[in-house]
Amino acid sequence: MRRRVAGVGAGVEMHMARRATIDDARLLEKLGCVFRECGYEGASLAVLAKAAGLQKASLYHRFPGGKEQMAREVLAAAEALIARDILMPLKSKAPPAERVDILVRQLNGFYSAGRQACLLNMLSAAPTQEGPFAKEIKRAFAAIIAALAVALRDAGFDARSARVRSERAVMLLQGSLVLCRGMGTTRPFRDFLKRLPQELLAGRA
Amino acid sequence: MRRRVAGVGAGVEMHMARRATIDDARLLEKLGCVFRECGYEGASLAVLAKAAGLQKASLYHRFPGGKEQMAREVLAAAEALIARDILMPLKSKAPPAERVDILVRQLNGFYSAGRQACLLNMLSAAPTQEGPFAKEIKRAFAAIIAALAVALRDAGFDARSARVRSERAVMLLQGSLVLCRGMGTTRPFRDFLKRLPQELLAGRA
DNA sequence: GTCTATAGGAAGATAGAC
DNA sequence: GTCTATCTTCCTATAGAC
Repeated sequence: MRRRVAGVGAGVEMHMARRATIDDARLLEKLGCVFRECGYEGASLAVLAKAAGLQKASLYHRFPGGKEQMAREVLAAAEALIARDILMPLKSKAPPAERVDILVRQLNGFYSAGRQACLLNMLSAAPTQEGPFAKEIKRAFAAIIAALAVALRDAGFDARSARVRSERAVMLLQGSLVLCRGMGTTRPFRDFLKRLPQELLAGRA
Repeated sequence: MRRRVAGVGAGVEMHMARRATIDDARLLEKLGCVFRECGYEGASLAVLAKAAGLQKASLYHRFPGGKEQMAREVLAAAEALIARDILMPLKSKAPPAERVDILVRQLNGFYSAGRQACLLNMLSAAPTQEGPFAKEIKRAFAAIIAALAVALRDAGFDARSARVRSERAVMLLQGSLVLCRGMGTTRPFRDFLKRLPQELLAGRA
């Protein structure tokens, strides 16, 4: 449907690209929800289109590469969001305890208090199958672990302890989300968040 | 193809049910591998049939309920295996440290040293979608956590600590497997197993 | 940029011979 | 019990009007 802007001379907007009914950021967010809920195989074009409020053909117009491109861009957007809201605070100059508090808040929002699964888990394929996103997923995990380790080194841990602790924290995060899905409750994630500061910083030098 | 047994009178075996080319246990194991690798949606009948060494129609003969029945029976078999090889040892009369050692060995075999994902994770659906196996998965998680807690109570922990620790161990297990898939290495799982005895028993009363 | 309509193929599932 | 052949439905993807 063609839209007209009141007061604007007819014909002017016809030479401009028509406005999308949903902007890219919002679209990627809607698609991301589907991929996080259903995984890559489970996310059919029909479901994706319904979530976006668009027809399948409209999705193909905006993602000529089809479902794979959608997932790829969703993943890239998630990486950017993680970099800004999680990695950057972790590597800031603030006191480590404060960085961890920020981390807790950001994680809580990022995973909707345990109601949303992790994209990295849902888009992972078996190593033997070498999924289309293996490189991005590996990079994202490595970046999170590295940023956490930076904060822990700043908190006084040696390089090895910092790395072990940050890996363990990521395991607990992922495991808590798996448990939330499996048990049908957000409690494991909430408990994880409550204990995370202790888990990271207790016993520091 | 009809098989003849040398030395047996012709016609005798014709009245008996023809032998399956793959017995139920082996079949469920093959199908289980596919579900663990690909998840429920990703496990197509074509892939399942190829893994089983059968045609699709043969699978339907043995699982009239189709793919859902296959996954359900695979899950039930896994539950039985867990009960026998993991829960029972955890609830035995042996010293807690010894039970944990057995646990480590069994987990290592069960997950092929980190090469195989967890069926409970791969068959989980979002709580909002109420997947077909929600009840079984929840029950399996609860059973593992409860059995671990029994061993920890016997090790001297109070009920609450035992529960917290056992839940955390399951989170670490699941998280390590997620990380293995995501990073394309079995190291997180192997590290998890190495640290598991400490993780469970350190600081006991 | 979005839509309706449809092509082309893979998916789950069944029929019937052997 | 297993097979080949087939059915139907769903899925990914494209064509073309507006």
